[in-house]
Amino acid sequence: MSPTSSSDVLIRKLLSISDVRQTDIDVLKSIPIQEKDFLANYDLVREGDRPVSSFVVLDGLLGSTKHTGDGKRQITSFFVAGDIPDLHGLHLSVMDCNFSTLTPARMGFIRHDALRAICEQHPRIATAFWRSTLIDAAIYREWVTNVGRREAYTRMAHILCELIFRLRSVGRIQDHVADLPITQAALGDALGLSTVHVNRMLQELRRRGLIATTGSRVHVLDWLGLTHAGDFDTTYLHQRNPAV
Amino acid sequence: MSPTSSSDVLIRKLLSISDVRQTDIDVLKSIPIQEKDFLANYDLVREGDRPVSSFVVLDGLLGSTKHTGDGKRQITSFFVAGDIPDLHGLHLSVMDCNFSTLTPARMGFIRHDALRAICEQHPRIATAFWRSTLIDAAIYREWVTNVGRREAYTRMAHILCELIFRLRSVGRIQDHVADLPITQAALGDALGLSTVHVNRMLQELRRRGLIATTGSRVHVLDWLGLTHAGDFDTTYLHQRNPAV
DNA sequence: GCCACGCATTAACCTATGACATGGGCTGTG
DNA sequence: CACAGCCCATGTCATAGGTTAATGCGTGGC
Repeated sequence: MSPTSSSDVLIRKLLSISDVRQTDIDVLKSIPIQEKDFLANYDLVREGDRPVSSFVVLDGLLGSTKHTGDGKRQITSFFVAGDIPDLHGLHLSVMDCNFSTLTPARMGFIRHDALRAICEQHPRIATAFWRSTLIDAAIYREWVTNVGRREAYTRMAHILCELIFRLRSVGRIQDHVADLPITQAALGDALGLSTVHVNRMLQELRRRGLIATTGSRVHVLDWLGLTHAGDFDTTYLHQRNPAV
Repeated sequence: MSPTSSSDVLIRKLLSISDVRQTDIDVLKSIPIQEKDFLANYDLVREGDRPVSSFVVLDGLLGSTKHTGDGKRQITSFFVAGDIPDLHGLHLSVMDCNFSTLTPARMGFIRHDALRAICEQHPRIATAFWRSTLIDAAIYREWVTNVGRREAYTRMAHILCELIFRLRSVGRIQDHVADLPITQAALGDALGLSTVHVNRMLQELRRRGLIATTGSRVHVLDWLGLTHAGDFDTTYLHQRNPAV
């Protein structure tokens, strides 16, 4: 269906963060992956679940979310094509967060027993997976900082930088234009802001000529300006082979 | 010096989160650990460093911290006795955060090459370490939620619950009293609040009879009330063997 | 072609929290 | 003892961001 197979998406991701060799790639290609499509706003996994498989994002945008006692939602991280959001489920039996689609999305499911078997026999792949979960953690750290200590405007710019950088590094951006059918409410849940204030901040970014939007397309007019506005430094993303 | 050796602190921690066996314990006991004391407010590791060893907290309180471009500090997580804060350094060569003592503290340093060798030869220990980093990530997720979507009062109560729960699970609490010589400024940096507001919220907690403080000692008067006030649920800490 | 619905936008108003300034109480030190 | 350095406490004022509600707009269903 898609021009690249689901293993290719996964392999491309692991290559971009880790040193996997040809033999590992062959192993990865042999993993059985079951593809499935979802609408936006669907909970793939819920807090308290004990899943028996993980999934790789093949297309679309996913969020790890949590809910407070009084029902407010916080998105704690985004996941784009190639990411394996709930890889931690492999070693943490009970889920402590939900994974919800933020846009229509396609996932590839991989059974935990298959993953465990591969990790046991191919330590380099195990390390690559471990490293993937460590990068997730680094992103969470950055988000704590973003939400805790940056002002709304900076926060908004920062999250856009992260999203765009990550989409670009998996080849999902053409000519500085990203297709991001994400609602302002979802952005608010990621930033700890109200939708109204998200709207205000987006307007400010447009007014200052950093971005333009047409429908769900976000056009970055001034990448350098956006990174400055967002206090954005890519270190925390731990991209190893950005050329891939 | 201390009644327990530095390996014991580490082993106790791994037992509390994972299934390590006697043979693993023997291996862990043989790891060379170099102990060292630090004053409060000392940076053990800085953003950009490429450390060659990790460390286990033997005593005191540590924080993983980040700084925004305009110099504000965010503490993204606490670490108590038994925790290995920068274990991720094993697979992420460049540090994306600092690790600073928040109280006087004692650390035990373990060289990365020693850790790597052990992980290769003892997959169950490797899994335990991986699991430890996954729990750190779960805590980061909770903190994003705490800072992003909870009000100052709830946030304050939540962080106290977490700290006290974690201290208790490593036996550092007697009779509901915790010795926490942490400044209100540091609490503010953890909560994304000003010190003034931290002070207000602590007073509110005292006024409502949930806690009492004498000097650096925090006395929990009403644990259940505090967990309710803090919207606190222990799931995200993934404690496996709480009895240990 | 009309309606319903979800989403973006705007405006008016309100409040939780920040900023700043001050005083007071420890603790270590010369 | 006097002094300096911290840290906690308190009051006042300022504001970033929340809340609510109304409007409009595009899209898909019928």
